[in-house]
Amino acid sequence: MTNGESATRIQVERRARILEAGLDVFAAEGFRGATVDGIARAAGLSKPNLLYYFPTKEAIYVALLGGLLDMWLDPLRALDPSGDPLTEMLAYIRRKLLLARDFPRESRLFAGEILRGAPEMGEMLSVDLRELVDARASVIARWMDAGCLARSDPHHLIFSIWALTQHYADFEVQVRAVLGRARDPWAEAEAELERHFRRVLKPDAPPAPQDRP
Amino acid sequence: MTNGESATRIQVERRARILEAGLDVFAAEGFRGATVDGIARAAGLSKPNLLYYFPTKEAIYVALLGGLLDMWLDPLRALDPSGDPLTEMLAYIRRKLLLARDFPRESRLFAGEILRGAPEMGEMLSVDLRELVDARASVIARWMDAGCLARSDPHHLIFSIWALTQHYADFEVQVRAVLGRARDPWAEAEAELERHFRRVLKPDAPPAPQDRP
DNA sequence: CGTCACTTTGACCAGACGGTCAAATCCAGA
DNA sequence: TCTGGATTTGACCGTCTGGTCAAAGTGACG
Repeated sequence: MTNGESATRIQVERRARILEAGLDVFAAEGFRGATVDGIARAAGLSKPNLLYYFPTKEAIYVALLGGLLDMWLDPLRALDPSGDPLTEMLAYIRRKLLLARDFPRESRLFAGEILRGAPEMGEMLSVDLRELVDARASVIARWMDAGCLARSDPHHLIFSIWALTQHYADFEVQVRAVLGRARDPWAEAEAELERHFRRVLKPDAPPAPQDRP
Repeated sequence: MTNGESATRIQVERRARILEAGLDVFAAEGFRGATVDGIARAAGLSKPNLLYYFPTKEAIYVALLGGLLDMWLDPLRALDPSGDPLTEMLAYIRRKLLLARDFPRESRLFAGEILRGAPEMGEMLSVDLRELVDARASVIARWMDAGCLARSDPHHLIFSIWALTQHYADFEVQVRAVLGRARDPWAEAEAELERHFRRVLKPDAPPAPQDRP
């Protein structure tokens, strides 16, 4: 198997294992708190061996972040401008919540990066993220203009969706501490968020002024 | 000035300076990222001198957290069970948002601690925090029963308030990246949050069935 | 002025950490 | 079986970090 230009089967497998381990450790300890030794141990490799696949600790971190933003924005990207507005929005909210539920490590890694001021992500945020959000915000604005959704600022509406969904992943300890052991945060969140956003999104005055003769 | 039992004027002043500096550094770099030297420099002291006032780095951190939770819960504590429900809730939301706006370092410090699983705060969360939230949640539940507020789960309603208000402080870089430089996140947030929660809180059916003869 | 508790500091230490390197091991293909 | 690149590793290095310590400085009060 002469290596034409890129990865050996082992390289592919090892890199994946390292990223998986890195996600675990970075999400739990943060960038500064994570140690190369710790990641290597979690990946079942020796430290020098890990450094054979990624030159630095930072390289692992940025590799993770790179793949992350895409995944994180997928639900928003999937918002269909030609669908039914309320259905589309509620589906987006649900997708986002399930993403946070099923990938809490990714959510926390992302949150940690932003909390620290996004030193490794600044560019992505103000370019890729902003473009996508602006595009979707204008779709939402159109829906509001058409009277299909209650009027509000689309950007802040999106923020509210992010804030609420990620809260359950990023602040899970707090949520659990408050709710106690008997309750199921995620199941409740799913129901409550739908109720919450139905209220927020439902247009208040039905846009039919002349059907009461 | 023989020291009867507690602090010298210098001790008071130095401890305060150290906590202030610690807040700065911990909020920006996280617990692991912060260095004793860094905090000492920010406080204008030498490292051993700082360690003369606080025995360890952790001691500074927990001292900060201790004072923090109280401050952080004040707006919720101030919720008046005998006030007008909608007014009280909107006032609470506004207080919480202004707190996040005026004390973003505190907000981020808190967020970082929770993100990491609240290793130094577990107790406080599941005791003090939980008690207060349970108490206020039952007040809110009573308001809902009386038809003064739309029905929903009070705990999750509180979560939604926390999530939305703190989002603007903790994820400020992201918010700014998306909104661009021309817009003022905090001013907009104030207006949007009021609109948002008016919708969420306003009871849907006015509880007066017999005043249309 | 002398005392004594309070305060400050330079020098130092042990451990942890990110990263390097040369040597060893593995393994697919000839 | 031999070969050469891919892979793995133990030993090592310089730096950083949390924390210690003995000694020096400071100032209020007798």
